[in-house]
Amino acid sequence: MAADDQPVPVFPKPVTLRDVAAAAGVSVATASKALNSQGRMTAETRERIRETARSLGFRPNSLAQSLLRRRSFTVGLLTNDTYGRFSLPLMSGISDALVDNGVSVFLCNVEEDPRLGQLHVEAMLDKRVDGIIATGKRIDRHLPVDLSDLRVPVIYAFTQPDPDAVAFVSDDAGGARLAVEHFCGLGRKRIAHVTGPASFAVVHDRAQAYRDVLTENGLPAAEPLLGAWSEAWGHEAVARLFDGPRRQDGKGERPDAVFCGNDQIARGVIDALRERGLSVPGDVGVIGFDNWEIVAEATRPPLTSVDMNLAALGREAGLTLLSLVGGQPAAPGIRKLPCRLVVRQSCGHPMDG
Amino acid sequence: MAADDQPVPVFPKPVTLRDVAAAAGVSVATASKALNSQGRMTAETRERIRETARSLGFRPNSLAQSLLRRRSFTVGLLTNDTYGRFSLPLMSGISDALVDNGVSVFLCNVEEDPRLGQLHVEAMLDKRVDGIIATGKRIDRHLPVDLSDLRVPVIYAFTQPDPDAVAFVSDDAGGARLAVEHFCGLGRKRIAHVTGPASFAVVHDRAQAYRDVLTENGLPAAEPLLGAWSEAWGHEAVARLFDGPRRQDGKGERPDAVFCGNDQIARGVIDALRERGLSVPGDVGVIGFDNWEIVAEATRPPLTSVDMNLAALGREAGLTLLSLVGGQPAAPGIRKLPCRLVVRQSCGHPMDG
DNA sequence: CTGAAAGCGCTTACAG
DNA sequence: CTGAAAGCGCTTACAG
Repeated sequence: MAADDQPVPVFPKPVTLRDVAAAAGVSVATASKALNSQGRMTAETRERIRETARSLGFRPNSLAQSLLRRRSFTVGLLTNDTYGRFSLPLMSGISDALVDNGVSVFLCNVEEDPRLGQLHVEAMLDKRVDGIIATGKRIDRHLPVDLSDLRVPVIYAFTQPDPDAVAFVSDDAGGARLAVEHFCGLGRKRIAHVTGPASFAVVHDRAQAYRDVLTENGLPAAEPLLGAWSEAWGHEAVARLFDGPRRQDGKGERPDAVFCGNDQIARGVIDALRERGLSVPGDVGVIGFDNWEIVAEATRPPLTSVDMNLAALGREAGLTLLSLVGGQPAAPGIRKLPCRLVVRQSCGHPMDG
Repeated sequence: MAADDQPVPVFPKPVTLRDVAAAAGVSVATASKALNSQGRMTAETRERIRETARSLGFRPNSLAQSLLRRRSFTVGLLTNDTYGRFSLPLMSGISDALVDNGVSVFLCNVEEDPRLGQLHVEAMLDKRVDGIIATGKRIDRHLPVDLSDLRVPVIYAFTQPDPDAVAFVSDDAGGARLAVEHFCGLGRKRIAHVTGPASFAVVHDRAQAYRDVLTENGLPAAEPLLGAWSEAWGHEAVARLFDGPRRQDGKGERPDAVFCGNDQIARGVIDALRERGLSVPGDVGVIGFDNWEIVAEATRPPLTSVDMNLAALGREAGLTLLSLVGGQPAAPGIRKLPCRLVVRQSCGHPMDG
């Protein structure tokens, strides 16, 4: 009993099918069939084998099974945004979809490093993943990896896809519509748009939707104010919008609503408005984007915000990958999934103007 | 050439060692040895085999290798905090450590669901992970899974460990010392502590360190103010500390420093102070905890904060797991890793008081 | 210096 | 109704 004297924990060898077969007094083949509900044998034999498997704590070695089946029930998840709040709900949705179907997920953070990306992709392929999902932190940037012509299906979610790939992204223009139409429905007339830098594609998509909705409603569209994705920019934008001299042509009136490109900008806008003695939502309604709960719920008042439904998007991506792995074809192209507006208290009730 | 007519992309079969051997005109065994620098053969043969492997794009099937080696170069990462900002740097550190050593990571979110946890652990074990790392969002709560008596080594990081396990956590008391000593060094005399709810172990650890440091410095320690981990609580705490009637015994003086239990509380404190016309750091110095950059950098002024070095902690955990997997024993117990103070502008320079 | 054999743990035709 | 054989893709003693 030397093993019992060891100071280090000793890890027991896993029990194999051979062990089960021996204990049950049958061949390995029969044992396998009994456990997999394959082949024909008396119900008693089958049950006896199962019982001994259970009592021995037998769990089949997935490695061996995968080798045979050419299917590892494993998927690779590539991201360049381990820290970000976008990839998190996304990845959570992806995992959910996959886990529910018994597949495990290799998480790989490739950052912005092509070599790291290459390394991870090769490792995943070597481990015979059934497929790969590429995610990112913005939909207009490519991951630093080449995922074309892989031996396995690939899906893109919230990142710039290869041509002819299947991809899922949020419908940012639709999300912007939701926000601006909400303001219109409430009777707001002078709706400003304060958003991020021009280098982001979504900035233009949303700005266009903003203009479209205002036009459709016969309202004047001011030029969107582009800046950083920060609270500080929210402050500065308010200074520009509210501190300038009043114009005389009637168009220079102060906004009664601000649609912000993200929740941090909105936070800055709300704080700056309060510092000027302007009431939200009384004087000015504010809507954010991203629905970053920890921010949206801490603003005073709590912030109405556009939610990109990232978890649902991830779930859809996961499910589609699975069907691809299963041999079902999927039409290539970019599918845009709808956003939703989460209404809190920063827009108030319909106005009687 | 029917395959070329298919509408669905056709995934080429991976090339096997057998293919390489055939192409090079040697046996599979020889091919294997050539590629693994094993056995003896002429340098030319070896190079020729390697060259044909390269030209065929051969990559060994890890599944087969793992089956043989009883080592999958794969590790399971358990968490109940996919959304949180604590597990992210942690996981990033863990991944880094592992990836650098060629091991891939299965990410499993078990949430608070014991059944989900059980499921994930079994799936990982079936896939023959070499080891498991359990992480969480607070160090005084157990994951909803039983990780004792597994067939593989287990490491705990930033979560409540099983007895006799090896675990890594942040040294919260040490972090609190850093903060309070920083205030003392700056000459602050009346240092308050506004923190989270009593249900968190770290609240008491840090509060005790706070008292200890003040005592060591001959300064009065006020009772720590316990509340929620929120901005709103920061506001309320400032109201309690600064709006009450002045006491006459000299002990009722307003604080000149506030050490906060997290960055959100600190944000609330700073905002509330500004609203009262009090200057930070002029009148009151403020230190936060967590060093959540997106918050710490957005406060006005930017917030000095205690960083738990979570990425480093994760890295340490990953490395230790690897050495455990490699057969090196590791002493069981909880290892506390030091925090560091990230100085920004919310404490100012030494006072001349 | 190179190859045939056995085996990792399992499954699946194929015999009996 | 059950078992022997072949094989998934690889590696490692062991012969020659």
